[in-house]
Amino acid sequence: MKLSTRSTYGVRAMLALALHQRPTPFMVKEIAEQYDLPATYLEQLMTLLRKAGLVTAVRGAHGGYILARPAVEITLAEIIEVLEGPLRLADCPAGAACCGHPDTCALADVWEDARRALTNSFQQVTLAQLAERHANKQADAALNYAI
Amino acid sequence: MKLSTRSTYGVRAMLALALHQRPTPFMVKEIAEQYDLPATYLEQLMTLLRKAGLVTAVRGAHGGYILARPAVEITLAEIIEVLEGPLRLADCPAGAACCGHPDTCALADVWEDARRALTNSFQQVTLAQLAERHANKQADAALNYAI
DNA sequence: TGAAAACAAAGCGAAATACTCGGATTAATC
DNA sequence: GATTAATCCGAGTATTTCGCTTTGTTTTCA
Repeated sequence: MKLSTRSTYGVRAMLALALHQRPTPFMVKEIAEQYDLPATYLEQLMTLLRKAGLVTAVRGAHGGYILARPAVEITLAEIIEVLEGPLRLADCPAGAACCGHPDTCALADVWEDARRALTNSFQQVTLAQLAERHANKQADAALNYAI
Repeated sequence: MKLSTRSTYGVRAMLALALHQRPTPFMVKEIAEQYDLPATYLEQLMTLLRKAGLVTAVRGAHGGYILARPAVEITLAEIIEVLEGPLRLADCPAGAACCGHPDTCALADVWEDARRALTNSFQQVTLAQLAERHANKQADAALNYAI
């Protein structure tokens, strides 16, 4: 019951892109080094994110990736669903003897509620918010260090 | 990002116990048959639930399991945490270069929020509620069938 | 005493996860 | 144009986790 590394790597990489202020694309190798992620693996993930329309690739020399949309318009839910698949927590065994009939299965509602709660939690966080929080925390840390 | 079968089997078995009205213990083999679960595997899970204090075992012939507490006092969150482990969705790589320092990691908050949302969702459902919903749905289904 | 149940620990095959590798494509630069 | 630097793509692989079985022990009722 953990998110796979795909999701967490992906989110971190997307955060990296959001924090990367320059207009030039950010290349996988750089992201991987700065955020300590396996480069070739991250490459795969970036391709998935591109196919999902979350990032845009710039091919060839001096290429890399940029966010396909403003960071304000990208939620963690999107990123995670692309890399993790739908967040269904359990499939009620349709036709199996879970409780005779799918429509009498009280559990289906429970799993659905949980899915909604989880999805909602991730939908409320945009990349922009995350980047801001990150910046704030870093500033705080620097301040404490100075004292 | 699914719950393991352990959790779902466990929840179903616990629901079985809640629905099992007779005062005699309900044995694993019966539960397994009625709810179509692998018997020997379920045996393991029941042992875990017992160690966690959710069920009481009656050993020897004519033994089996009964709920250790009234169904109204057992939440799905308890059952799931026993069988699934804590619902932490990701561990922020402490010390690793996630974002320099753990305390500057904005992501930790996100994962923690998600965990809370999920846990809360499961905490709100007791076995008693589940049993009631189940009974209602069954009654509805029977009614529709009669019509 | 024998049968029936929970208990315990180990083992095991299949599937998923987390990668790596080799080469093909694309594009900027010399 | 050649070179180089990047993404793209498909296949391959090692490791872990999952789901379940097996074997045997202990407990208790009849």
